[in-house]
Amino acid sequence: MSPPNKATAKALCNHPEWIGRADCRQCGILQQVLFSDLSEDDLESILDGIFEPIDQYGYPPGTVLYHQGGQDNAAFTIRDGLVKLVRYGPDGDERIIRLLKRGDSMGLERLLGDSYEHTAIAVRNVKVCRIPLTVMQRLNADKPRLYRTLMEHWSACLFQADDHIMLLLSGTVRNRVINLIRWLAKVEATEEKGKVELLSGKEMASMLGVTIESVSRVIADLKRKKVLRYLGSSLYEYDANALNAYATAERKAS
Amino acid sequence: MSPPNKATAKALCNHPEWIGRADCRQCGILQQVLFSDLSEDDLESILDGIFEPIDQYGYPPGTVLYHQGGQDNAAFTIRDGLVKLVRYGPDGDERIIRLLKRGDSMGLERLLGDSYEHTAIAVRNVKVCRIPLTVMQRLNADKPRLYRTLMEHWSACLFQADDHIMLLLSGTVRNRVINLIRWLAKVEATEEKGKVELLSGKEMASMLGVTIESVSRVIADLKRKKVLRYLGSSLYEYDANALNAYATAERKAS
DNA sequence: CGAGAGGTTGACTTGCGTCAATGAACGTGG
DNA sequence: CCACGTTCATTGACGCAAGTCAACCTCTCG
Repeated sequence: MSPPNKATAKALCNHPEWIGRADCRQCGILQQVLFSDLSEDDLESILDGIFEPIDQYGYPPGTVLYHQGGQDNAAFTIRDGLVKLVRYGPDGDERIIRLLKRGDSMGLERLLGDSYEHTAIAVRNVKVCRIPLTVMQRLNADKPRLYRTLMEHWSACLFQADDHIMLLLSGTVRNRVINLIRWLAKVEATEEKGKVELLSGKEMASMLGVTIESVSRVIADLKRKKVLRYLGSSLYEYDANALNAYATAERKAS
Repeated sequence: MSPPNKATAKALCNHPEWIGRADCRQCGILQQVLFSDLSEDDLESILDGIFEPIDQYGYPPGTVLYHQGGQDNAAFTIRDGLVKLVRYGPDGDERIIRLLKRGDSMGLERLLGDSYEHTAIAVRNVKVCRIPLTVMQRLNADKPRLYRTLMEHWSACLFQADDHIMLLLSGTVRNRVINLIRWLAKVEATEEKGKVELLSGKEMASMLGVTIESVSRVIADLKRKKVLRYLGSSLYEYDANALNAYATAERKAS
């Protein structure tokens, strides 16, 4: 439970790091997550009674949280970071279906089916709460009100899927990339406005359904046009106005 | 309530046609729809107590069932036909986000938000049950079990959205069209196997994110290769084996 | 009969995928 | 500390799939 030093952290790379027992009563993002609709008393009485604990974990980028078809008996809430849900095509090529951010849930399909629908992989350093299915089921049985929050999470996923189709899978590569950047800029609660941390080329390509090279060319072009400025370690400073302008104006002279 | 003659039907074009009060106890597709998890007694007692009725309606192709942003206080279950959920891009171009079939629900987002997320338009002749929100809410409050079915509907939508991304918005136009045809063939409970009723070119194009011309060329080619045979009024006979073969084999000599 | 909508086809253009070479960043082992 | 391999980003040359533009056809409906 004591924080590991740097050497230890390195050794743990690609292994889950247990952070601590979750204290849902003190949860900083409680408003956004699964139990937001329960009163403090409800929560108290339930959390005291359960036998499977809700634990927090941290994972470095690239860690697989669960596999498509896997049967771990848990759903997850993201406390921090970014997680990609992927599927694999016939050739084994990875396709990013959804990108989840702080406050989103994943693995809820285990409440209904007997395995996960996607493979979940950490994109950044990620902190999650692992919620055993038994807890979910128990809560659902005792406090039907919780279902409303669950529905809201389903609906949010669906909404993102729709946006994905409209914004990230339509039009020219240029527009897709720009829309993705805008999405990332919106999602990331970076300290300062005007900065985004982009994904790897491969990841962006696999989100947008285009090639790595095409993405790279667009980014290079945006840099040349001073819409983006590279700050190091995939962090960029961006000109929001120019970005929005490009997103709407389809054609643009060099 | 008596069936209208042809002239009347014509006059009703683009207007809802009331079919009758729904008798949920006798519903032929009960297993698939929203109330499938309730016992007969539950259903009985609830349906007797409600003051807003569940009505059935029929609509001809092209009818708008509800508008994006609209606030009608109802959700719908599709008893027969095909409904497209669309959104409009900045240029007013229509994009099909989802295609709903018999047993699917639409408008469930009204349980959570204050307006519809899409515009719903009948693609074929459609029969729906209109379920007032008050009924849904009342049922949810009385019979929390119903929530499970609701979750299953959300999850099914999400699943379709994911498939949409993987199968209909990835790869060559050729593959997209073929995957769409296979989806339609699977969904349509046509009397005889081996026949599909395709959508209009515009509709297929707007589902697949490609141009009408491209779709037309692929279909023409499939006809030339005897994979499809036109039977009239957008009904086709298809060679399932050839279709599956083409779907996997990416490149094909002429 | 004419008007309009939707489908088909051809010629042309182009955006983007493919292939390949090069360079930058990083980790590993000698 | 440097040499090396690996992975990822960048850039150019090339070709093709698909978009664009336009003509023409069919079918329906008034």
